[in-house]
Amino acid sequence: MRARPNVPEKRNTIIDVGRLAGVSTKTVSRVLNGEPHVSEELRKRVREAADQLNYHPNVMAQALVRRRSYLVGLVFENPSPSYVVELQMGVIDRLRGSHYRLVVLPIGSTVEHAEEVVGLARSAALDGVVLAPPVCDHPGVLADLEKAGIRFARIAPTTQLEIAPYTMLDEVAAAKDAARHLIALGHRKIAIICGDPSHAATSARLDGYRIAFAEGGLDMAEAMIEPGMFTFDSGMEAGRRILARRDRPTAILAQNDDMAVGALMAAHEIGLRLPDELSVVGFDDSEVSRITWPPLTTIQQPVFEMARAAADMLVASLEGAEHAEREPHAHRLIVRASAVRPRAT
Amino acid sequence: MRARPNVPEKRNTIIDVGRLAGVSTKTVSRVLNGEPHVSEELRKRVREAADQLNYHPNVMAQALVRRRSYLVGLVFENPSPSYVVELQMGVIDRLRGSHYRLVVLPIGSTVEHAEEVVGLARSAALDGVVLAPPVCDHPGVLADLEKAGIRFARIAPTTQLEIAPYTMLDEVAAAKDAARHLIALGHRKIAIICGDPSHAATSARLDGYRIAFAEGGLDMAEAMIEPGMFTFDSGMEAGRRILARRDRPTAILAQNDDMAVGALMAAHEIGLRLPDELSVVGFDDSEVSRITWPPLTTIQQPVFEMARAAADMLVASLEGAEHAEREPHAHRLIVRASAVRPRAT
DNA sequence: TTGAAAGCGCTAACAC
DNA sequence: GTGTTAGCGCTTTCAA
Repeated sequence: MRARPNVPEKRNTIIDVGRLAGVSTKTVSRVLNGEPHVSEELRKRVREAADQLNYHPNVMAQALVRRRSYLVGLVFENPSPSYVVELQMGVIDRLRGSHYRLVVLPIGSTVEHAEEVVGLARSAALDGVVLAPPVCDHPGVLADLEKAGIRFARIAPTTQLEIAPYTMLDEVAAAKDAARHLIALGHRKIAIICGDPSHAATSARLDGYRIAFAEGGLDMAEAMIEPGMFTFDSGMEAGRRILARRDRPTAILAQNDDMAVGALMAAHEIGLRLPDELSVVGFDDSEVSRITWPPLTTIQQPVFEMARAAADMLVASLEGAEHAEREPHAHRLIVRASAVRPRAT
Repeated sequence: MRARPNVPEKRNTIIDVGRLAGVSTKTVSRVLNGEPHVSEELRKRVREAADQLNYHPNVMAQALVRRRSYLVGLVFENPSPSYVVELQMGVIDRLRGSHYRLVVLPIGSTVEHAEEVVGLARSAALDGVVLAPPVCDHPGVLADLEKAGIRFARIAPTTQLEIAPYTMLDEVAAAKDAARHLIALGHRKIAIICGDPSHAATSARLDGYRIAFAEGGLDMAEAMIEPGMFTFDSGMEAGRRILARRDRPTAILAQNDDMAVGALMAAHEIGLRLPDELSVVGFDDSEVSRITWPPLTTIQQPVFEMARAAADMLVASLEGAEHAEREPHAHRLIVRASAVRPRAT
């Protein structure tokens, strides 16, 4: 194609509108920004002139003088597509109708390392960022953001809970509910698949399991805990290891849905009849949990709502408006078909 | 929290750098933008001064005077999270390292209707947009973008192929390959689950199936074609209808993976042994295709690569650089476990 | 090779 | 109520 640099045609400016309406630029500005102290008469003239000239304010000029870009970033590192999309949709839902736009900053794509987040936020002139787990707990990122004076709100952080607004989720209680469900069904031999050990959620969820096990008089043997990385593949491998044991457990607790689905796959591979021969409970209520066979019993995290709430806090903070410093969100056990009573032995 | 509007601390400007280095602002600008005609001596002094002051150019000021926002939008409407994330990652992969940032514009969230895309693009001061299917075929959107002088590149469009750069995918050939695979396995009674009838891909894929059926001497009976909407739920319902027929087909061709997985679910529900009693072939090679049971035989669309290529074309166009006007991308049949020879009857 | 001065399009002070 | 003026921080003539 012919090389033609991007030179948009001349757009009408506030001066053109002012000239057509026979008023000063400041008056135009006042009308367009809905400020008071303008007569109805002029208001109308300005509006008509703007319409007639198909006038649209130059956002860049506004940004320069207001010292705001109206750009908000979303920083995430999660490999699960449905989680990512939920996050984004939550933030966007809050932003729509406002002047703010969402810039996505996936760690590992846009930025190689979490440390670069701040540099990128500054060079992209972001007004603020929403941090999803686990970046929301990265001490270096938090310190740099503070130092650079970039506002942020966090989704379910677990550390430094005094520095910025955030949404809360009781991971321990949620994991406890997942484990309790299996125990209540009658399971006594339950294996666990852990998530990425560098994520705070991993140990929190393990704590929740531990409490439920203790309540139920079960022993949480080290040998029954398999490592994983929150990915489908890691879950499948952990599942294979678990199912290869001599005394196969009757149930598996996976720390997220992707790994739970991996465990299901491992069970299918060896021809187990599901859910009768193996119960599985996940965590996240992600998109995949509905579509696997059997459909996954799991814990619903209100990801959309938390993302929305975090965006709301961030915007309020940017606008200088009153806002909550922290906002609790409730989890919920979603019972589907993947967990049933153990077969009578 | 106390209401504190966003007033970032004073940042150093190009003037400060010039003062410290003892040169004019223009010289600083030249050095920082890598322009020629500056002595090494001054170059060095300016660089040091900039470092010392921790200077970062004000993107908004640059944007104003260059008449560029360095913001690129991605418009999509697809309900499948893995597809959406693939798209985004492809675009971001091209954008990283450049000045450009990605603003996400999901139709149905950011904008209610496709018609609003242009207004949003303008009010967000986007330099250009990448259009994913099916918006890339929306005549109103295309016309408005052209009129507004907003550059765009498209991913696998099917109409108005002369107006802007795009990546191509031969949907007909891809669908043909999917159908051929089932026929080669020996299937003679094959049901079809169609996608959203308003998407161009739906009829293109049906055409591909039809060609393969004709080649194989099979009759593509109207009665064997079930409507769907590209969603899991629609696929499951179509699957239920298909499996309830008196002469149950031995295989199902679904026009995307989400629907294929829905069909699998319908089969599981009635206790069919898979894949022996029912073969299923999807389309997309989306994330879910790997994790279902049985893993899905499907057609791989190079979504990431196409998104990347479209972003590349758009950026090249914005920069006035030479670029391809269209770029073909190859599909590929991914053989997994969901399609096997029909049971001997 | 370097710099002075004039904007980019808008809003904020401050007169009127 | 309304207009005048001076910037925001940068790039761009154009002259030196």
